[in-house]
Amino acid sequence: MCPVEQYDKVGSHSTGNRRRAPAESATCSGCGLRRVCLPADLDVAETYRLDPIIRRGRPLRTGRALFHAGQRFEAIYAIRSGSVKTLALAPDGGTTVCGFHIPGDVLGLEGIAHNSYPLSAVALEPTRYCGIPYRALQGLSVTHRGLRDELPKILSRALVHSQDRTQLISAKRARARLAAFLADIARRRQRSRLSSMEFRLPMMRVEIASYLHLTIETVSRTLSELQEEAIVNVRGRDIRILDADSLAAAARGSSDDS
Amino acid sequence: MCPVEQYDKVGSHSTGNRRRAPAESATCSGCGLRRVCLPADLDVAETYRLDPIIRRGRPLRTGRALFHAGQRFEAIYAIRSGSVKTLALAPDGGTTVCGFHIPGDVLGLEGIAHNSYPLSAVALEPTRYCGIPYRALQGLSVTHRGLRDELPKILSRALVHSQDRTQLISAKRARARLAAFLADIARRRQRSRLSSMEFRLPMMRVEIASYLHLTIETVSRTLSELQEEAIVNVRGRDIRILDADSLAAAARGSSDDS
DNA sequence: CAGCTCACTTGATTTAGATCAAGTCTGATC
DNA sequence: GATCAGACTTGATCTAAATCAAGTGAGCTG
Repeated sequence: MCPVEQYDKVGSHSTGNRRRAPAESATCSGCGLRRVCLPADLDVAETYRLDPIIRRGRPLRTGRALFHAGQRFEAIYAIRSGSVKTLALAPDGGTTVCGFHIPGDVLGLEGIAHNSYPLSAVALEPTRYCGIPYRALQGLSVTHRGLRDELPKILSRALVHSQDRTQLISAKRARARLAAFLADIARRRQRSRLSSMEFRLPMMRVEIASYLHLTIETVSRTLSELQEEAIVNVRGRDIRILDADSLAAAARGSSDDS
Repeated sequence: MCPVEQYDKVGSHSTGNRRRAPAESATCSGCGLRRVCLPADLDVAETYRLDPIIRRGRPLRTGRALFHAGQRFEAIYAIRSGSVKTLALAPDGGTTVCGFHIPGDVLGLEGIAHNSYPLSAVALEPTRYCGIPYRALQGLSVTHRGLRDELPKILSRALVHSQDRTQLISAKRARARLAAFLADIARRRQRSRLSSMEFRLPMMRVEIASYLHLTIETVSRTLSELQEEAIVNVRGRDIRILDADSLAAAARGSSDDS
């Protein structure tokens, strides 16, 4: 049985339209996520050079950390299956969810700046990942042009994504924030070849609330509202997008739902 | 007359404590911002290599763009004096202020990802800058280890800063957001050797409001509130920090103002 | 220097979301 | 399959900030 499919399952009320996750592989060159992950723009020869330095850890269990805030920076990480949240320590001692990461995403890039991770990364479900030691990656960059150009690109992409997230949170209305959140998940799942119209959220309401800077009650109520409007079908963590256009419209903040 | 000092002046009610901006220079190696700008961690020899590729444009007039969203990406920019805001086009056609940038800051890094700038950068006051053509920078990276390692660091720092900004906006109370905003400006000005306890804001209230996702009225009222509590002195755009500890406490969201 | 514009401030009212308070449902364990 | 804990939902108030509505004041132009 394919472990990815397991994490990707939806409730019994759901029908059809399911897509299989790309096959995993012990090598980048054979990995289905190759085109969205670290080696996105590398040619075959360079992808082969990447393989030997990659460390594929055993699956991370739910709640376990890929790395902790403050820990010494040594590697960046790519998600192969499952999902991860990143957490920042709030000034009052609590934690805030800074991001959710799915297969193909690269994590830990913030560590490059100060040689330690400013965030913690915690698995939301059993999660497979690749560790890429940073020193070794720098080493390969000396001789390999493609790799040298790739790292700034990955970082720049992460920067754009971080700014997009700020825009997402900046949406005044809770409705627009939730809609944008769901649309973003769908888009990223599609990019990573996971089912995008129907999926199971790996995170709890309280984590969504933290991420969107809302309360858990508002998240719950707003999801119910989007369901009443027949834009999505919500049943616990199982989401089905019924009307992608209206969802996009809601994300833009327009109250119009044609 | 030193042009930097001109932009840095404060109203006539202010006294003492003023600091001179570091001297500008036609070269990185002679630039007072060397340690906070692109060549932060480079040694002298490598900084000399950087000099010939840098393009120092004529001062940008208020309201003029360093680059426009959508424009083809060719260079990253460093601010030498003055200040710049970055703008994103909101889905509804309006613009949102994404950031304020002061001397020593590096801009345009988001362009690396997709070969075009996703944001516009507009001068808030007469602003001097350095343009660093990206191709040329990549070229230098081939042979210069320090430069090769520097770009990912700069990008990672920008990523951390972007995430910090998200945290800043995430503060629920307007009071905490404004306090954090002022504290952040003071900190960055200090880093760039500009007066940090007393300064003139280069941006309008409406731009602060956009950046912090508040209304202009709330910004105005909250600044008045911080003034009533004798934490800062506000007179139009002139700011004097009277009690840095209370400001930091307010930024943390604590209502305690000891 | 008068008049004008536009940034900014201040006040009154409204409202979206937070908070407080019960619930219900689901999935794990025995 | 019964029990239980914790995730989730829903309802009733409360409140911080948005909105609506006048102001004031500083800087420019003629």
